[in-house]
Amino acid sequence: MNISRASDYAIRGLVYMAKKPAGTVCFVKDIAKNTNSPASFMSKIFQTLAKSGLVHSFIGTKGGFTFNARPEDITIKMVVEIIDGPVVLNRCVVNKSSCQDVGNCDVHFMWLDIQKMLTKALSSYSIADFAAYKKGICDKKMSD
Amino acid sequence: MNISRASDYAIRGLVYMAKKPAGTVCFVKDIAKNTNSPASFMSKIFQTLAKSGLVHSFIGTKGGFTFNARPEDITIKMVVEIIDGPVVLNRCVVNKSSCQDVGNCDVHFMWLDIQKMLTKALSSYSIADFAAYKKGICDKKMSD
DNA sequence: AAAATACAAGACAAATTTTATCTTAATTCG
DNA sequence: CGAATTAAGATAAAATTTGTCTTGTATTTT
Repeated sequence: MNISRASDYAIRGLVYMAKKPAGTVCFVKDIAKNTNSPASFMSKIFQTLAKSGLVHSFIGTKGGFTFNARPEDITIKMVVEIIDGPVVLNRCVVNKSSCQDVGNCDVHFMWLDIQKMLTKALSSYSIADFAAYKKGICDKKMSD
Repeated sequence: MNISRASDYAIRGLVYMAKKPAGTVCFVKDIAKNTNSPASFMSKIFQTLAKSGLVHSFIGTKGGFTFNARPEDITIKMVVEIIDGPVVLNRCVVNKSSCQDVGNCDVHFMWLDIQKMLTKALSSYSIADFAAYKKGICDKKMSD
């Protein structure tokens, strides 16, 4: 019951980028170094992020990655789902009606409900929030 | 980002038990058959549940498992944590203050907050809820 | 007492997923 | 051209999950 290391790296990488002036082109090498992650792995991860359209990649000597969306529009849920795949708490709850025997399955609707709460939580924070946050400085109201 | 098959089996097994009259002693063999799970695996799972004190085990000819707590007092979070271990969304959020560099870490407090919402969701349902639920019959108000 | 039944415990193993690494391209800049 | 950087995909090591199997222990029945 956790996000993968890859998602953690992805978020840390995006947060690192979000702290730079908008439009800054970042090298994977730098992103990796500043997030304590293996460069080759981070490279793979950013490839996936680029393919999803979240960031833009530039090949070549002055290449690198930039945001393709505003950091405040990129939710944690989006990143996690791009890297780890859809958030599905239990195999019987792929989406609203994919359980083999919905209506007969004891646990389907409960998991669906719990899953909704989780995705809501994951959607409540953006990369910008993560980038801006320092204890006591963040204006975001944390849940009680 | 999901619970393990083992936790799914555990919950289904407990829900099966919860539908029987209180105090009924159940065999792993029956529990497994009625939840479409491998008996030997379910046996392992119930061993763990017994060790945790959630259920009571009896050895011998008339042996089996009974609840050691009321199904309405057993939350989904309890079961998941017994089987899968503590719910920790990200490695830097083991508990309130275990991140290596809290205060310096960009993501610690955000994940802590998201994790709180998840554990709250997991605590909002009990085995009794799962056992009682049928679409439209459950009196539990689902989240919107 | 012996036999049958059911859980306990732990070793073992197969399958899957995660976490990478490496190599070979393709592209861009100077 | 040559250096720098990402793209893509094959490969592989490590960890986790998902089981199985065997042996032992306790209980009940005969």
